[in-house]
Amino acid sequence: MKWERDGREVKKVTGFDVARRAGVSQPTVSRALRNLPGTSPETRERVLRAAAELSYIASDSARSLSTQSTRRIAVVSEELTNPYYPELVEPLRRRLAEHDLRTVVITDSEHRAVGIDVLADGSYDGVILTTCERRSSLPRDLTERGIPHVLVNRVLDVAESPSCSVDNVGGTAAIVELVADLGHRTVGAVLGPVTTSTGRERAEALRAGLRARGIRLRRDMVRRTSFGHDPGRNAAHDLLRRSDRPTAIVCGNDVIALGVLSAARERGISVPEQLTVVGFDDIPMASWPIIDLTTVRCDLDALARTAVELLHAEPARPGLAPVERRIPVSLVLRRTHGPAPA
Amino acid sequence: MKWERDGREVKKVTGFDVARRAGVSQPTVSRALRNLPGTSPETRERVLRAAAELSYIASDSARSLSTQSTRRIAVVSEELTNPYYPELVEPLRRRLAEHDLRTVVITDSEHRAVGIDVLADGSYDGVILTTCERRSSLPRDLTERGIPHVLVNRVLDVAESPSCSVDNVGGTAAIVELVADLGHRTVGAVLGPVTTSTGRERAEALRAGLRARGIRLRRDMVRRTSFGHDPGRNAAHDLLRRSDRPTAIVCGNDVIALGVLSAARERGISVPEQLTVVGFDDIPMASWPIIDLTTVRCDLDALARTAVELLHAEPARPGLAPVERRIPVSLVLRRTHGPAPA
DNA sequence: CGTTGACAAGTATACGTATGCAATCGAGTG
DNA sequence: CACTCGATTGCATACGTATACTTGTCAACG
Repeated sequence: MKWERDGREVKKVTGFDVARRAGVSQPTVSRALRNLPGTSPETRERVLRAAAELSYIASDSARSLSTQSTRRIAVVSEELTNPYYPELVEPLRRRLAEHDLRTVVITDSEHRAVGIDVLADGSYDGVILTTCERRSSLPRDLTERGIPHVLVNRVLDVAESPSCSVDNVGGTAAIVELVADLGHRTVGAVLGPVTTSTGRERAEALRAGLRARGIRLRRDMVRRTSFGHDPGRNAAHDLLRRSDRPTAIVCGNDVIALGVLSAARERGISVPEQLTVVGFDDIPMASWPIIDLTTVRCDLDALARTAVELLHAEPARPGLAPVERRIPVSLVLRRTHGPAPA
Repeated sequence: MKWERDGREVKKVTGFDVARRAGVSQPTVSRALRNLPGTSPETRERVLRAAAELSYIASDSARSLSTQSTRRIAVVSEELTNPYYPELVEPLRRRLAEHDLRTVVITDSEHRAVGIDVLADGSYDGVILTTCERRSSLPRDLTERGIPHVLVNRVLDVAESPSCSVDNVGGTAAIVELVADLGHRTVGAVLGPVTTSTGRERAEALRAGLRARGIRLRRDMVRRTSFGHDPGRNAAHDLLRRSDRPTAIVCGNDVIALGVLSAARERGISVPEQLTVVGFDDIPMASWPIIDLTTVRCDLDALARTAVELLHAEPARPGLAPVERRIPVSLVLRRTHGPAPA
């Protein structure tokens, strides 16, 4: 897949070409272009001009090979079509850029399995995992290879790597309080996958919270699905079909909640009069007037800042528990919640 | 940012380490691991075992430097938070994977300007541009450097590089027909930025189409905004505030349309009874029952397939017009359109 | 038994940049 | 004037993989 131009193949301009043109040596070019000391102003000037004339761009492979560092961080997100993740990528990119690190997004929604071989071939100085499952071996592999990494928004069953995630327990507690205070007694839930810490933590906090308020969360009122609109919608139909249908449905995240709203709409169940729906994440969409979803917000910029901070911190030591930060959340009251119907 | 383990820095395993362990030379390791001819089955076996025992992963920088190729394609998308783009990335990734090419997403929503230096430092064998503006110099720069690339979903003012995009003219024509047939005579529009080909093509096709049907598109009934919910919403408020407000609003894309729907909701204007709204792109959200947006669909997989095809095709020759493919579209009738109110 | 050839595996080197070290030059100093 | 020191620049080499070329081995064949 080499392209040609004017019939001849375009040859890459190297530091030697620049050196020849400027009448200096290649190392001098290297030093001049990076403003290292030990180059006279005139020489630097000549080099800069030659480099500009030749449109020289230093080979990243060669530099990486030589310096053993790439100044590049991989952000792994296997669910890029879930609006939450692009929203998370941007602040991460901004924060990384502040440290002069380039961001590269790696995704694979198909097999949901970006391999260690892709991440540990020396292409990246660090890895940020945003969609890691509870028992993923990726963090351990990265640790063994000495590659700096952080889990964002997810944690492992056996904490092994630094992580920062949202306060799922606190957020869910706020939801429970809201739902209980509104008088709901028949509560349903469409929660995220058991394989994810987000799905699991929110589920457990919900069960525990409701129990503490004397509300039973019946097993058959709970559905677990993947984090998507259609799965949420299907699950909600299951719950809303029944005669003793719930008056409130707590959702694993906002996208699921949107699916629940869709199901309610299809069944002619009005929200919030007949059904309360609460999400989690506060994706931008949730605040749109056509949606106006009551949900839990987390400051993604704080999450990103912490993640980048941890990436630079000391790595996990065998034996020592790794750093595990939690970002606080807050309930956002909009218009999908209301008092339980009589 | 080098991590340590057990107090000692982790040293990278190289092909020489594997060679020593297997009792062969480094080139033999290289050949064995890639199944090249010229290695006996027993030797290959020994090498594979040694490599596995050491968890060897070949350095990508070194390989790239040596082979002058990376098997990696950069997908540049400067508006990843616009749901259309993640949706486009996935089929691209899948198609590229079929050619044994790895996909890397480059984004920069902040300055909307991924530079040539990032793309032409030898890190990528090719570039797919999805958010290129009409006068961007990136395509020309890439051409001059002999880097294979394709514009997807966008074209340049002066076609310079291969591109494939959706049939904006045909799609808009279908919208015009629908709106006209429904009897709308006071038509408004919230269109995309003039700096994008999508924004411009759809705008021109709309003007021309309406004129052909004898419908005037008044200048003060048209707003141009960036492709986002809030801009769309603000613009729609402008249009809907007036006493002679439009009975139909044609939108630059779906996200803008959602903003228009939000504005209508806020003003208590019911859709589709009092207002018809039509989008463009058919993002997944558009088909959700809570939205149910009438819009124009494009087969993203076809778009992606064509893009990857063009990436492998002959590059643009100076003087010759580059390939410019169009993917057909189809109108999707949902529930945001209706007859013009009396 | 010598020759030839196929195959396996090692040797040498290219790829392009960064950097430790040596060399050169000029100025300042005793 | 010899000497020192600092500044500037070149030289040599490392980084890790791929590959052209060479060497060595063994079997087939005349």
